[in-house]
Amino acid sequence: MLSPEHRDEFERLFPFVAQAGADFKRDFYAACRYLELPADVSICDEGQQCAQLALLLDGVGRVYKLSPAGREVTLYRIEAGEACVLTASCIINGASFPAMAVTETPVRAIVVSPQKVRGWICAEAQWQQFIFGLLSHRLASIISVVEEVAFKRIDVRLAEKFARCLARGESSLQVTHAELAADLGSSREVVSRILRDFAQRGLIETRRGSILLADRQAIEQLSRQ
Amino acid sequence: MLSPEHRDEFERLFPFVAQAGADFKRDFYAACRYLELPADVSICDEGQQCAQLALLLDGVGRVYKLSPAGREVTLYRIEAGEACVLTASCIINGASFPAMAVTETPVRAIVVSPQKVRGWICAEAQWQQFIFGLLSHRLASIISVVEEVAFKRIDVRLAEKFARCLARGESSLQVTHAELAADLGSSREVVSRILRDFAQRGLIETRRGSILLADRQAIEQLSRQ
DNA sequence: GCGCTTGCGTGACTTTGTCACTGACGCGGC
DNA sequence: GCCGCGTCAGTGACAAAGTCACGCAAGCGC
Repeated sequence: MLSPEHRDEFERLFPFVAQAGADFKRDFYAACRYLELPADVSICDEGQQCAQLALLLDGVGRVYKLSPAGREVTLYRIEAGEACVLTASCIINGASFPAMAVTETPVRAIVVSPQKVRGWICAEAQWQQFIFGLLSHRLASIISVVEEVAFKRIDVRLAEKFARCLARGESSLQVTHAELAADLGSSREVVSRILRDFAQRGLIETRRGSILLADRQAIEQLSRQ
Repeated sequence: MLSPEHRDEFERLFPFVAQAGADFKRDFYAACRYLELPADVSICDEGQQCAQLALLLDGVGRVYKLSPAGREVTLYRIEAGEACVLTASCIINGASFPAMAVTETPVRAIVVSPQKVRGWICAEAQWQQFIFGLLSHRLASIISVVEEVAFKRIDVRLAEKFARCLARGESSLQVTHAELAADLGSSREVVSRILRDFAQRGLIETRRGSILLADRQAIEQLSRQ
């Protein structure tokens, strides 16, 4: 059962509930739970069954693949107003989770049981639309991950990442080289070498655990290949 | 409107229609069309709107990404009893097709208009389930493509491909090195080098345009990394 | 200050991708 | 038969990326 404050916050981020009928709304709020998680905790591991579907109010989750050798690629991130599609997908076809999920920041979320997720898909048009949108958008986003990994050079992908930060108005980022490598599906040494290059060419300045984006022009140019 | 023979064939491959109500069945068969395509024709190009959803009766389609430099990775194949999810996904959220699709063999299919695809999702539980299954299975399959491309060595991926052929009882395959490269998202020269290696070690014999799988044991061992 | 952990730099080597060629095979036309 | 041409495959040289095995140093707790 959800408190009124959480309901308001939730409906701002997930308008589909407000648009649904009163019956569904009552049922929905009766069935879901509020949850808080600290940063850097595991949400779901490879091979597990999904215990619940989380709709994020706040914070960032990261879903990634882990290789036997210990390398990573992030498949996608989940932010406020989104839900983890892979969880939804697993719940729908009863499969086990094919990746890893962790919180990157503290996370506040509304969680729903697998039974309800499945039940509402059959019964509620708004919920159905919501889940469909989730699946089909994520499909497209993961295809672009394939494209990046298969075709693009790592320096360009790093520059793209920096350019996205600049576009959000951030002129530095608090990440280690190892975290960048895990994000791109590369290795720490390769990222370090490219960043040293960037720094020598004046694109960035590196600090322990953070990177200053110095030359906006050059970064954006490189990010366009 | 669909002929009775095609209906029977269709229902064997797509049982969800038979399980749906009589109204839907009538509507469905009235609305869909039978289609034949030769091998190696383009079905949909990057950026196009999807004109229809195809449910395959026979043959194989390939959906792949093409890089500006001309390299390819295949995202997935569609065979009898399946439909192209990306098409479904694009139709659902009105997006343009983010990849390329071609027929690899002659293809026979039943096609449905985008309007009907969308309409039935709201109205018909069986159709809904079918499309959901499509989306969520494909999501998982594309994630495994990311995994392969990001983590696995090309010799292992080639061996996996050969092992899958062996598992189907095929002891040779009719492909060029360039086709293998396009499939894996690599380049022809790399594939050629590795195949020369395989041949020297006795795993395969190479002919112009085909490959004989000679040492089953060794191929299967390598395919397990 | 001492020891630890974490983050980063480096050199040597392997694997993969790219470029620019070359040769070799197979088919149709003459 | 043999010529020409398109397709397929091999090669050497080099660039980019991944791996391995280090070493060093900045920050933290004690």
